[in-house]
Amino acid sequence: MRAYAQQDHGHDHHHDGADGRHGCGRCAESATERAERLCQERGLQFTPLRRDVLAVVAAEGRPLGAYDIAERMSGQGRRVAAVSVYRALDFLTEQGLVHRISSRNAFVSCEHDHGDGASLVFLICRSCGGIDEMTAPAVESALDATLAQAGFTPTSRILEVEGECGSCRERRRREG
Amino acid sequence: MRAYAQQDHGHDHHHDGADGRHGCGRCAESATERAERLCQERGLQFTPLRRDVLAVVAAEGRPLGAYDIAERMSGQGRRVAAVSVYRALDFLTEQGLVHRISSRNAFVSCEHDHGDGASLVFLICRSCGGIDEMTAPAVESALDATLAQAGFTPTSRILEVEGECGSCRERRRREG
DNA sequence: TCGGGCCATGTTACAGTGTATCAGCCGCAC
DNA sequence: GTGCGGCTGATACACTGTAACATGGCCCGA
Repeated sequence: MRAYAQQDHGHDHHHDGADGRHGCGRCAESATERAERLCQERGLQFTPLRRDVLAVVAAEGRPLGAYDIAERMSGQGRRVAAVSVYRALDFLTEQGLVHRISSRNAFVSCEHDHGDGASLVFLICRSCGGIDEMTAPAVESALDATLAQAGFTPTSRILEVEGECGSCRERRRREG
Repeated sequence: MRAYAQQDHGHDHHHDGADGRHGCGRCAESATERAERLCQERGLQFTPLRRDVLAVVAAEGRPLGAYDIAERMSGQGRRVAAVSVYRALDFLTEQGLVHRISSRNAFVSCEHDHGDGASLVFLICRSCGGIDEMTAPAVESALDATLAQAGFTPTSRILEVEGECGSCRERRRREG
């Protein structure tokens, strides 16, 4: 996974070990840095809570539930309630820093600098649990044409595909 | 809504009153008849519970939650637990008689005789709560091409669009 | 400086969604 | 009859999400 991301995010690694995803400090770091800059530009507060939630999600590289996030952030005297996580996620989602995966009730960090209106396609691998997002202009225009013909005015689009990613397919083929 | 359904379901009516959807006996009837036939063909049991769940969903014409369905089926001495509804919905979903709307955690009856592999687009109106499903071959082929390029093997696709349907848009324009 | 408004967060409670598990029933094949 | 598998009932529980209220910090105008 991620090997086929249309827009790579700087360092070339794959999160597709047999164990699923691993925490990646570099992903988390670049994500928070980008978010910090973006919030500053927009005059919004990038609070520690929001930063930490984003860092956890970004480090994971696969969809995480709000309660999982809360759990990861808690410990060592700190207790983060799921409500707080939800609020932070609301904020991050509004700012396009995090995306919600409806089919999983989970969240992933957005690693693309796509425009506001862009509709994304999420590719979720059933085998490794990894996820990738990509823009697909051809799909988008075809969909827009279909909607226009139907007289429907869209405000948001959800496009999630489940299946098997290239890496897993390859591995399965090799291993039998 | 439904005015633009690509494949009509027999009688020409719209479920878009100002009050949202109404129960439609004819929708329910045709849906259960079709389901009965289909189950017979496939050698599956179309039990009373499954029939009733389908009838409730079909009569509604908009996404219904499992607990809503259970509530509607209960009363007058009969009590249907949500678990039973879920099981029936699992069955109906597997048979393609009902679709799950991920973004709403709700279910709608399928009124089309589309093939097994067809991927559907769901149009959900924020104003009237109505929903329509349509096949969109152009979208599908564009998506397939994109996935193939990414090396991703899809097993299921979710395509849900929120917005305003033609009827609501027209009404809003008229009423100011 | 004081007060008020706004925002972010904490806290509790609760509503809504979904699954695991066990038990009973029924039809059917052996 | 006996066993088996599929369907349903029932309870309990896990997971997901929101409402409501309280607190503390910050800025801003009086």
